[in-house]
Amino acid sequence: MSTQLLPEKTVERLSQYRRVLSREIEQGHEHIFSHELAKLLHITPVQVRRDIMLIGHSGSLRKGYNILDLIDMIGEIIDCSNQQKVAIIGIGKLGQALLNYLADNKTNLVVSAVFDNNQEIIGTSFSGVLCHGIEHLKKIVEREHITIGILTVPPQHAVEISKQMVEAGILGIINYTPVSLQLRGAYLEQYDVITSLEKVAYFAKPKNYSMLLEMECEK
Amino acid sequence: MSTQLLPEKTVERLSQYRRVLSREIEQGHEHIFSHELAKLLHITPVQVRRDIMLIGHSGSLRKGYNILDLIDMIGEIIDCSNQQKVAIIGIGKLGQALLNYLADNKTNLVVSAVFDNNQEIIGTSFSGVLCHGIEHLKKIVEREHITIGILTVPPQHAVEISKQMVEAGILGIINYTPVSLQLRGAYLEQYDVITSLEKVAYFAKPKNYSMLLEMECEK
DNA sequence: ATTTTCTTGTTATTAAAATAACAGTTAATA
DNA sequence: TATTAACTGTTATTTTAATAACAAGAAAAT
Ligand SMILES: NC(=O)c1ccc[n+]([C@@H]2O[C@H](COP(=O)([O-])OP(=O)(O)OC[C@H]3O[C@@H](n4cnc5c(N)ncnc54)[C@H](O)[C@@H]3O)[C@@H](O)[C@H]2O)c1
Ligand SMILES: NC(=O)c1ccc[n+]([C@@H]2O[C@H](COP(=O)([O-])OP(=O)(O)OC[C@H]3O[C@@H](n4cnc5c(N)ncnc54)[C@H](O)[C@@H]3O)[C@@H](O)[C@H]2O)c1
Repeated sequence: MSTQLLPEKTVERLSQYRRVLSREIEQGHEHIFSHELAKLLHITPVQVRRDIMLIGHSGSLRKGYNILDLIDMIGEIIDCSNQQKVAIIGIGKLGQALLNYLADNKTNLVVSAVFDNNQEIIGTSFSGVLCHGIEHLKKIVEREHITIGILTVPPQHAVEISKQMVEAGILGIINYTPVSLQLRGAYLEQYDVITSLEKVAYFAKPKNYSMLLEMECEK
Repeated sequence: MSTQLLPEKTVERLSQYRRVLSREIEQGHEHIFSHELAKLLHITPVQVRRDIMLIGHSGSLRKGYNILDLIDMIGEIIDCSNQQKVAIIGIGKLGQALLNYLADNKTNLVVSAVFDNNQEIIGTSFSGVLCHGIEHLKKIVEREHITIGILTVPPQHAVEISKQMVEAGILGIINYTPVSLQLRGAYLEQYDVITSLEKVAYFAKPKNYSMLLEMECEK
């Protein structure tokens, strides 16, 4: 295992490599070339090889990469040996959709608790995961050794609840509320549909899109 | 209006500037300094000023930026004068959650149609938006001048439906299926929760997170 | 009036990411 | 056994994004 942090983008791609590699295994393939893996994700073979170099893995020269080995290696880097546990905080429309998706797609990250403050749903299960009252956050996060949190509460509660999450011992948070957070004590990732959509709107405008195409042609 | 494309990250931040600026207007503020705007998003004042410079807007030296002017300017850049229309394709759990969110938060991008292939829901409305059969995609996209599409169909249909979207005249697509797409003819943005979550898992690992903190201290 | 303070706008520098270039190696082929 | 073809692994270069540095101008203070 390396002593250096991997670039963000490399980590993102590793996650994608693993997903498509699992499918390759299911199809009975044992090895894969960098250009094959690249094609599956519409990126360049060089980028694949560089990423794999960065994680300190090697392929064999005429057979390519051993798929199972590579999956294991990525697993060690991203998920650790003992799989990390995830909680969803605020199990409304978005929280339920995400939970459902995560439950359907087996990953090494398992959602092992969800939290809400709505008395009517506390005690019930969503996709097989029990919903706890938000007041038990710390207790359960500690007991279950949950390290990752998905924040999907209404915006007005985002700041307060995110602090409680860190306080409870959560180490990484993905924030789906449209509220800009600043946390000390946990790694934070932010995502908002509207920002994404407006970015698409900008680059999809005919004038802008054609400029993009021109730039690609020049290369 | 500029003849040069803006950097991706700048466009993303413009979207966020606009959101928080709207809130400032509601609170009766007329002007804002770069350091105030920066604080609201937890970024640096320099980045704010640089972004605003790139869009060709100016503030006044002792009063800061006129908020309404800035909102208008960002609107022209991102949404164009005539607001762009959005369609959601595949109105299942995720599609509904997104639609609900977009309907609640008034933006210049308006969802004006949703599509599905499930007979039971075609003809019904979600958050006030009518669901059409997927076979009418092209007809309605053309008629309504829809330019942006949100793709939330099951993964196995992603490739085929995305082609139909481009064929129908959609110029920008945000793809929430975990399938890597390659399109010619439309700007494409990809987002997947699992990739995001695994990235968080990597950087939240105690050893990695402490390396991150160290790097920040050095600066 | 003159100085000081605070702010913007812009250029210069550094850092991160992607791409390109190419050396090196193995297996197949002649 | 030499030669070629087809890969990987690594370093160098370029591009993109973030940060720093600082000149210049308006208002406030003296
Ligand atoms: N970023 C995005 O892309 C995106 C997309 C859709 C929604 N959202 C945001 O995600 C959040 C959730 O959206 P939604 O549509 O699921 O809303 P929702 O109202 O359906 O769900 C919110 C849930 O949080 C619970 N809740 C409220 N206060 C709480 C508290 N203090 N502690 C714990 N739980 C609490 C509610 O009971 C509810 O179940 C909102 O902030 C919304 O703006 C973001
Ligand atoms: N990327 C992410 O972050 C993320 C998160 C959750 C789900 N997802 C993905 O988003 C997609 C939707 O997820 P979901 O949980 O809403 O699934 P879902 O099954 O609830 O919804 C899918 C919808 O698409 C409709 N559909 C099926 N085939 C269609 C076709 N050919 N044309 C039009 N509509 C069709 C279905 O009738 C259904 O309403 C899936 O691909 C899922 O993997 C992605």
